Amino acid sequence: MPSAFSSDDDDELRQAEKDAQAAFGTQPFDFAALLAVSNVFRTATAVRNHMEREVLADHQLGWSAFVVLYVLRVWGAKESHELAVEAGITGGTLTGVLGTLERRGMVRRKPHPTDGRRVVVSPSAKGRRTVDAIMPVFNHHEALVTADLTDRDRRELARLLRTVLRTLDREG
Amino acid sequence: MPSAFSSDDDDELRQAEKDAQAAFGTQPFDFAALLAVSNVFRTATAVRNHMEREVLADHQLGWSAFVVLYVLRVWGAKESHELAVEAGITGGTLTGVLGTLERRGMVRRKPHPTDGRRVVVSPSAKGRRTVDAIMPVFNHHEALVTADLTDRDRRELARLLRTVLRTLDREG
DNA sequence: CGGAGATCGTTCGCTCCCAAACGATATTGT
DNA sequence: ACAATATCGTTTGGGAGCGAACGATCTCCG
Repeated sequence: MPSAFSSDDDDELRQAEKDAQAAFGTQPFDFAALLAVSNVFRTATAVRNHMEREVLADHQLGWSAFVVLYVLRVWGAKESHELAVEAGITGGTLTGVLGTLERRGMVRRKPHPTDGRRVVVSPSAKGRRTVDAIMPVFNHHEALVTADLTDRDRRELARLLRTVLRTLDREG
Repeated sequence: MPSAFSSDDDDELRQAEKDAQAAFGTQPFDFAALLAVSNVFRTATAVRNHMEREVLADHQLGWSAFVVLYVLRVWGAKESHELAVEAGITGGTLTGVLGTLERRGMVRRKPHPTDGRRVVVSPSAKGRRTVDAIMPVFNHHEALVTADLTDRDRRELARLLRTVLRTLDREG
């Protein structure tokens, strides 16, 4: 979404609204919804880039690789399907991410004991060590990027987003 | 981020907190910040996928391609550098996106009249028509995914996110 | 005027991401 | 028992996405 939709400047925001209105022609439109959705995006992108640069780059890990590794660190071992759901990515994507993590020696793939189709993924000692080293720094930066919010704001933000997530879950 | 961090179930949420705490060992950590950041991500991903499937797929456009096209629809023409900033992507990414849009005949690249390094990008008639066709549907879906929020909630959500964005802008 | 350095878009190598097609393995119904 | 069916991980093809390196161009200053 255009950066103008996230502007702090009220005039710029009003101009963006006028522009959006123009694109719609005569039809009415929901500017509050546009702003909310637009800001969710810009924030997600900005936070992700911040984390990848400031925290994950030292360990040569991308965002998804870290999330997958974190899940394995907590659960010990998981089958591919669950792992993908937990990490919020599709199976096809997971295959690629696991390839990256396996190449770095942070993860192992083993065949399922009874079901020949399935694969069980486990973290290596190096994988666990890496997560343990990253987590404190990661959370520190999470606190940093939300530093201008009160604790109440943070919980309110999480709540509002959870509401949207629930809606999407229901609607598809 | 693990899906457990976005759970509606209080027990599951508490378990996720315990797990996170375990990964930290003895150090204290900011769970509210973790939840806020985590939910920003999952929401952004979910909304983006929803929009790309339900709205943009009909026009063979990805998210960024649409944003770039929208900016051009509003501004008429723009130089690459500004276009990248406005769309929230890097120059390298923009080159690829413009390639896609040019192949689809929605955009034109022209050399800058006085500066041989720069490029001016304009939307084609087809590009403008495409944006005009998409926008109403797009906004309708923005309203849909935020349907369980009150209008006040939507503005509050936008405000909280703007605060985080401002912090990131300042801190890098 | 002319070289040093800045600035522009592109290219490159990598990670990520999805939908759809695919092959191998399980399960189910008859 | 065994053919239809379902389910699993992978592959494929396409589009992002970033940082860094690159060539072309412009600007600044001596």
